[in-house]
Amino acid sequence: MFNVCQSGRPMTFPQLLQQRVAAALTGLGHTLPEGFTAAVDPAADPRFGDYQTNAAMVLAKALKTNPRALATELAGAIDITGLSATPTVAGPGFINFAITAEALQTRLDSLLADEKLGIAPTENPRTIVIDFSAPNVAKQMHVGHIRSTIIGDCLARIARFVGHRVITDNHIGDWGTQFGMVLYGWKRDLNEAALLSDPIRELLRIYKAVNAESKAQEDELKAGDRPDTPVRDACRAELVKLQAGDPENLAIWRRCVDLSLSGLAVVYNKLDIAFDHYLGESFYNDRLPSLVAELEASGLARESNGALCIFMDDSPDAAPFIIRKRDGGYGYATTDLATVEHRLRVWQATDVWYVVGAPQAYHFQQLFDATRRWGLQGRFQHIAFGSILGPDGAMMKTRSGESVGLMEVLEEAEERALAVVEEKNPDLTGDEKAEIARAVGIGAVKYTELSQHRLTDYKFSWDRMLALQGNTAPYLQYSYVRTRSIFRKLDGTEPALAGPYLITEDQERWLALTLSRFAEVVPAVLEDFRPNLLATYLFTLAQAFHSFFEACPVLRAEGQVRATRLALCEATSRVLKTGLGLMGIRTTERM
RNA sequence: GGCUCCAUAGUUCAACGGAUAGAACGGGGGUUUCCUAAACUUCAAAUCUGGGUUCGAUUCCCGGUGGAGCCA
Repeated sequence: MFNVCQSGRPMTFPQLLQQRVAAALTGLGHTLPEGFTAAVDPAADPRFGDYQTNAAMVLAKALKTNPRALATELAGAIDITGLSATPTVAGPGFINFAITAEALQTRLDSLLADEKLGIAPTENPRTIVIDFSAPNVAKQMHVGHIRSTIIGDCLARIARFVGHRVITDNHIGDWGTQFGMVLYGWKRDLNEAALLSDPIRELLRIYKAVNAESKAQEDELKAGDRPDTPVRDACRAELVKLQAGDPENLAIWRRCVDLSLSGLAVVYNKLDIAFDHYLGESFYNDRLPSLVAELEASGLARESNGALCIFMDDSPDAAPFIIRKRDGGYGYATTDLATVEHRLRVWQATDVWYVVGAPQAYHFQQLFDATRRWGLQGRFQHIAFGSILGPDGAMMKTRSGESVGLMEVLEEAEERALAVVEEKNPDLTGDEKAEIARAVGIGAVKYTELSQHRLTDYKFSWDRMLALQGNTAPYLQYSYVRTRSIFRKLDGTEPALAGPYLITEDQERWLALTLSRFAEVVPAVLEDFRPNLLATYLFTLAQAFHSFFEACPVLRAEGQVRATRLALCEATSRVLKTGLGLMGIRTTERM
């Protein structure tokens, strides 16, 4: 009945409708303008119908005819057999479609038979390296890292789900200038006992102490109260020794990295996030001198004010990409070039996605420009996101230490969730409560990030980050729990799923339609890297389910009505679990 | 100084150039002998400002105002 795609799955309702609208236009003898597609979208308001097209209005403009008349003519010519009720024309020339109950019933059946829930694998599979999280060694992961980590993980899961080959790479900051300070502080006043009991905290203490001292001296220098900055100079000296391969400094550095990685593992474990690779900055050290030499020899880079620079192709007056500093050192620019080279040549990536904050936009513009002119081919994406602001509305500064630790947020999230479980469901076992608290607490934090537009800046707030009411993960998780609860109550002898189905009630209809839209939404997330589309969709689905649940008794119904409602519950259950899973959020059977 | 991003109910967020701008929280009303009330239902409440393009602008363009960021 429905046209199918390559994988044998039925096309989505908008795809089918679009096909038929296009066929009708051709049948009417209209020559379509270049680039015209008969786009079909969900209707703005359910009162108008389920889907709408404004093709007649767009086309009427190009053909200089009356849109309303064209819409009427077109509506009459569309073959909607097995798909929609007779299309209606409304407003200036919208054509509205109402999917028939039969089509929804058939769709429900195919959804339940498909482990991918209607999502066709991409026809153009790519090899995508996703660069996200990227914390710095010897520093604490704070809330500022949360967006990259959670958004990156979600995009990786979705890209895999739709059939891309995905390589996740945590580009750890393990070779930055902060090591000068850490080394200096380590040698001067490391507390071994403290290092053993809480390594990250001790490293952070050293770093902060040295940083504060160095900064104070710099301020005094500026104010003319002091002729030199001995701490800063000593730190630089330590850094130079490290980079020159000094065995003692290398050993300390190695230990710092190892300690930090084990600290990070705890956080990632709590977050349920794993990486295929942890190739930090240091991995590329050996490549940097030859890379710079190549770029210089090829003429792409040239000297300017003692530094070796790549100037932007299209705007040569703009700030250049500095690949070797005046003092001979290498910065992020050089490391990033070596990194992208590795990803393209060794991993054979076709795409590289960088999930990094919006302030880095210019850096990536430079990086992509330089990479292309170097001759490396690939699709590069800076997937930017907005900043988490402090209470004053300005960005939180790591160095001043005012930002909140990520682990602290996750632990508080679990505690708050646990308190709610204790209150709502005291009879559960301790293990169950802990499992629920984890799913709900961590889920709430992830959902907060994923449910809003990634470019939005927001002020950090505990209550916002850890909210458990309203448009939050637990609302969705609770819908899932309700579906599972119904199936626990079946006696075990009756088949849970048995068509043919019969949809009659409004709430059933709306739920079935919403379920079918999962296949429309998931691929759309990757069009503009917008996880909030999936979050919004799942929230709509949960709302549809709760309304259905209140209005349509399942277990007290009989025959075909009961079978249909069970099928709707099962489909909701699977879509919610899968959809939440794509966001890295767990579900539990009870809560 | 140059460039980039942002501005929507009291608050926090949505809205491929489409119809009467949609939610959540908070506020007001209602729903529990019935599959988990972490739920449902209902009411009030918003596009910073001035132009432009368009049949149609929260969305695109230009100028203000206000906020954030990047670069030197």
